[in-house]
Amino acid sequence: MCPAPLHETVPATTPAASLVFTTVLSHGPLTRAEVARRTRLSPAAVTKAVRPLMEVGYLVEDLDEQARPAIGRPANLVRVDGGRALFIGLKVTGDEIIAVLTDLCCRIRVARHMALTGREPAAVLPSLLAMVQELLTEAEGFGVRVCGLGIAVSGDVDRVDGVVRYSPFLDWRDVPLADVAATATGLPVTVDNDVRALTVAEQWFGAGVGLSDFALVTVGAGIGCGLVVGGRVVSGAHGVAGEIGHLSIDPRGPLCHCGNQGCVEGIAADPAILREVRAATGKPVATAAEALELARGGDPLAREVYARAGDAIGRAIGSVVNVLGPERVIISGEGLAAYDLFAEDIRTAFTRSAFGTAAQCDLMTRPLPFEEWARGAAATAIQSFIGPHTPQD
Amino acid sequence: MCPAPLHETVPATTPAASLVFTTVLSHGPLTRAEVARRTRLSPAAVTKAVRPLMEVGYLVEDLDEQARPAIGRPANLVRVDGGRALFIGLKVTGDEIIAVLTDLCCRIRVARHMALTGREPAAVLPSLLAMVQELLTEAEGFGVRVCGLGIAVSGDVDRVDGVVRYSPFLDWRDVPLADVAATATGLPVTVDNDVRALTVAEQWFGAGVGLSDFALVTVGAGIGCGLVVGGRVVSGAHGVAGEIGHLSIDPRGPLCHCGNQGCVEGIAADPAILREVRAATGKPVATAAEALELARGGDPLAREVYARAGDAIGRAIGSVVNVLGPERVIISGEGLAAYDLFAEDIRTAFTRSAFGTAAQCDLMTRPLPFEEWARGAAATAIQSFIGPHTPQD
DNA sequence: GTGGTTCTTTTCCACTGTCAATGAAAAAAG
DNA sequence: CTTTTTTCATTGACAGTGGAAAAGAACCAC
Repeated sequence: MCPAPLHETVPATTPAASLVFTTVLSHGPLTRAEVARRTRLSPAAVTKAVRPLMEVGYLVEDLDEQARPAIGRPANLVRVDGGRALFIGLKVTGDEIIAVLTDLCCRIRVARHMALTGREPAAVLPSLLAMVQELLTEAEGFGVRVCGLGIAVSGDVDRVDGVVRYSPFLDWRDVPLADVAATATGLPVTVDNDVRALTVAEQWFGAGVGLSDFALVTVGAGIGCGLVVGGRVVSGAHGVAGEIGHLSIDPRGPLCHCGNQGCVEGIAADPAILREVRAATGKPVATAAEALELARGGDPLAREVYARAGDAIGRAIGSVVNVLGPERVIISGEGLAAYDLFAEDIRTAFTRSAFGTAAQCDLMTRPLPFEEWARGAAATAIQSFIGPHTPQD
Repeated sequence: MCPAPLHETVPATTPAASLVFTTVLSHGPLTRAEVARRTRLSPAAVTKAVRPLMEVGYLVEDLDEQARPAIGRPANLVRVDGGRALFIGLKVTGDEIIAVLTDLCCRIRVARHMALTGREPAAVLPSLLAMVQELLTEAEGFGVRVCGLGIAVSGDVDRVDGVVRYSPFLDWRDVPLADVAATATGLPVTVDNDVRALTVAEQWFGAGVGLSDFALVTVGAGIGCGLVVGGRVVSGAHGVAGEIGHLSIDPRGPLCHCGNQGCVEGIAADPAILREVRAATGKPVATAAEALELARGGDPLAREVYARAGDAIGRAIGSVVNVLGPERVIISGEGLAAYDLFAEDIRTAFTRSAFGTAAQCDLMTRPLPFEEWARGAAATAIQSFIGPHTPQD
């Protein structure tokens, strides 16, 4: 087993190489001919792109297994050798830091959690860097170099400069996270909004593979949405997009802290559900889990609250679908724990509000544990490692 | 003066040439150096791209005027010579066909209207082709070749195949409009959704110039929306996007023909306003103009209807802005005739519903006569004439 | 004038991806 | 059992593209 080279070369320097690598990464083992068809490159170009990638070990040929067409010469399968590069992904929440060490295929090798004592940068940054050090040490055991670090933070994040512009949840303003982490660790660092990071992971490795237009809706403490339009993750003109938590779906709905009435988040996010369950039942429900238990137990008033939440989510999804016409909407987040309570309401509201062709949109759920968010951060690091040439539409 | 060549060469065959041409077209006279900076091409590449375009006459140098930097050599301005190619744009409505003959700069040279007797393809297509013939004859007077034909139709349009999948307004299904028009006229034909076509025109020549993310909201008989995300017009996975007319903004609102309640179109489109004004005032108002007159006259009940419409539009815009975070929203359409009646309500509702950074979005109006829609169709033709390499973000 | 600055062009040149031809490996056909 | 057909993969020649560097052009300031 050869040791990792001191300076990892970036796998893909040319557009074609980047495109080929991305395609193989997302669509599993592929024959060169298949890659050529998918990328619309010539077979010759694929051969030439694959060779250097195989020489550095990022791509390998599956010698034992072959793809046999009905007739004609059998094809050799090419796949990414995940073990040849490692990445670290971090997700910062208000309570803890979740960190994962992944390989080049974005498979999680190690996962760590660390509780936070404070939310201010002075409290979080040292923990964050300690976490990275811990995983770097862990990585030594694999004998493979860590090639990138991705950090996911909720809020308004400038991913180009790697600056957290404003995170309401953490109460951070203009924290140059990428610079801090890069100088402390020496790694290439990407910083992105957490939902966008998760969206990238889904686009490349999850339920968004092969789709040019889809949305990822996260339900939990807040309600968020990541968007992929024309094969590209949407960031908006000012770095913020997918704020469906504050879509107002009822002009006479409850007042939201944002000042508007009837926001989805004010009806269907965990705190709102808790508040409403308490108000409806009069019972001293303290946590989302307790509210859930009450509703599962059959309390009709509590169930009604969940039904309203489902209706709100379904209507919000309907709005996104009417505006963008995506091929699929993936529903995820901790709120999915209560999915059985409002699945029907979501679907009903969605079907009612989706207009015309938009109703062809595929609605699916995908329970993603918190580690997946950190994996999303790693995915952004992998993305910048590979290069920008993603397959378009 | 040299006559137009028999076979117009496509101006831009290489990516760089296409990019340079598009940049000069959108951003008016520019120096080569400025083009290089904007496109991030090398100055050498710009020179090489410009030369052949000047040889065929699509680009010219403004010899009389020069751009003088504070110090250093004065720069020569390059601009598009609109007169060297003509395009035809058609917009098909339920009542009439609007046709324009434009030059390469998409300036309207001739405009024509033709009333329609029926809406079915058998009635519309002959009129449409006659219209094209008329403009082709007209074009002969300019001594310049017509290089493309763009057709804009409302509804679900597959612009790649040039097929009208389903137009509710015309009650067309799967009409292969591009093929029909191409074989009849011998011109390269583009067919697109009307709002998207208008959006292209705004992106290249209107209020969207230089913006990577903006929305165009049209208010009138229906309520539509064209979207540009990351510099590209959004089409959605199934060819339909921007259906904000059926965003449901009030679960207890009036029933819409789509089956849902509280759709924007069921509150703020012309027919809805007419219906509501009649219902509120009890007066036999027959047309949108009459309703407008009544409200302008000071009828408080009628004004209230317009205020509600403005609120609905503002909320819909707020939804789009929260989802996509555009830099600007352009409001247009015949409905703008009543703008003074609901301008304030639109802005209030928008400001209330736009969350966080999204509120930085610039809200503006732009009265665009019906010819502009036909001009949009011409813009799609120009776009396909130039080639696909548009400046991205 | 001379030097500095900016615009523009020219002359290489590295590089990319396509083309067309070739070889390889299997199934189908005779 | 050979030949043909089909598909996959590779090779080498090649045409185009766009970049780097240098030179030229045109102007200002001194």
